[in-house]
Amino acid sequence: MSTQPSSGVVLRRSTRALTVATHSTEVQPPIVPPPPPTPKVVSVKRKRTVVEATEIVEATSQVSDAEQSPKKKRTKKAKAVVDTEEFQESPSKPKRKRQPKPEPMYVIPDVEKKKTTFKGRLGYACLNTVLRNKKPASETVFCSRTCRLDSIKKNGLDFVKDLARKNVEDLLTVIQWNEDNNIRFFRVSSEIFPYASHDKHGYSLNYCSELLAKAGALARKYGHRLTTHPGQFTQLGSPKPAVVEASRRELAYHTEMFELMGMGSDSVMIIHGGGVYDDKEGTLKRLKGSIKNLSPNVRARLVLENDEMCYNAEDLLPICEELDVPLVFDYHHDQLFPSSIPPKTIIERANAIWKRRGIKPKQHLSEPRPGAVSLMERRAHADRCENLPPDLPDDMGKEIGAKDKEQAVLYLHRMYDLQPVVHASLRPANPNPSMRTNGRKASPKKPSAKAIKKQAEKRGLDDSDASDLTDCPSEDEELPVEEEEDAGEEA
DNA sequence: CGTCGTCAAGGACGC
DNA sequence: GCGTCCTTGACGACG
Repeated sequence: MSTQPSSGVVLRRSTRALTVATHSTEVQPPIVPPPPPTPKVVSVKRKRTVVEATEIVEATSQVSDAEQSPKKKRTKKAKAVVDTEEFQESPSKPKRKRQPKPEPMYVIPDVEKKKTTFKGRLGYACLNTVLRNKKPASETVFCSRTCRLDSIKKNGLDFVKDLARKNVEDLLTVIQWNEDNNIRFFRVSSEIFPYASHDKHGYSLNYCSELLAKAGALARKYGHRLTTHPGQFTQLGSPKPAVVEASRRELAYHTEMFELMGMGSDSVMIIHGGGVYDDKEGTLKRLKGSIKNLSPNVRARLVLENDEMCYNAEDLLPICEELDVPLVFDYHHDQLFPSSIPPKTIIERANAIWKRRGIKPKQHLSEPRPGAVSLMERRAHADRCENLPPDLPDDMGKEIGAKDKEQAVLYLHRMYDLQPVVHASLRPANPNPSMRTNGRKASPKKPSAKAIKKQAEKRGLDDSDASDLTDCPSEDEELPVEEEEDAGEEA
């Protein structure tokens, strides 16, 4: 288990992952994109032909493209083309077809102008939709590549470490994009180093120290603030020691990342209070104990945030004040699960802690989708935010939680005239956002794969049918469970 | 390239 | 107790 024998053979499965991974590693270091206000960020890594550099740029040129450019595409595609259209198979033939596909012309409506006294910075979380959606797929830029445990078992630990390296390489691109677009506050995905805190497949980030240092240097050069938000599995108040230990590892890995990046004390890690376990007081005590037990460098970056289900700001403030742990105030969560204390007071008390600690304050802002009624619906983030709250201190960092990510920030920048925006970076809002919280939910489906799996496990253990089950000796769990990750997410 | 079921980890809630 | 949801995203098998 630990250290899977990384079989020498790299099974190439999933062409997709593969391409990504490979590109990443063997291509020359992408790194720092071009100059400043370049809207089109033509990307960096490209290894095959040159061709598309142009197409990305504008929609207009397309027309004659086909005939005039003999050079055409990458082998793979060319081949595909040939396959499908055999009839015109002439050797000398400069194959046409494969139109690069026009970059859509975006129509960006004007925004309503609003006023604010806010002078702080707005940021977003984890994912940049412009970079993520670059086409072709080999051009995409994002920092949350991951894989399945099976892939680690098959391909070895280096497989996942390479994915993470690519994530960090892309982080450089994202930071540069943010700078070019006047966004200087960003939450790094908690999945940037997948499985780094896993008990069996965890790994140190040292192998990546050079690249991390480079990313950190770039962020500091531009004065960007980077934060992170470990996921919902981080449960410092759990009565189960193993869960608390896993949470501690998770926090330690995020701390290690920021340290290798050379980030200062403003680079904090935000977590929620976690579950209640039918005993809020007792849990808060455990939470407090766990925080006290954290190593000083981890604790130095720890920050709590009110959530919408279990611990509101009022629940957390006493702990925060006693232990000097800053509180990120989330407006949306506070609406769903209000404190008896008014927001204004909460914010004042929270700001006092931030100030005492010498860390720039931070808040989360998001809005429920328009028309949301049920609690579930109201929990989901709207695509964008329409309003900034009043009376914000100038040094406040506001992370905007919205489906449209950086677009939501640019939208606010425009409405409130907070920062100049690069027009080419703008994308139109979805005219009719759906209410469903997310994709597949009501699928009729069969019994549920997990239920089946669970049963199977159970059965396996009982029968002790030797068929397979090589491992899983003891640690079964009380309540398996699974579900997703957060991709960093959260409010 | 698109579609779709599933995915490390906890836990709350509806039924 | 089981199924479903979690601020949402990505993998990876398959067509």
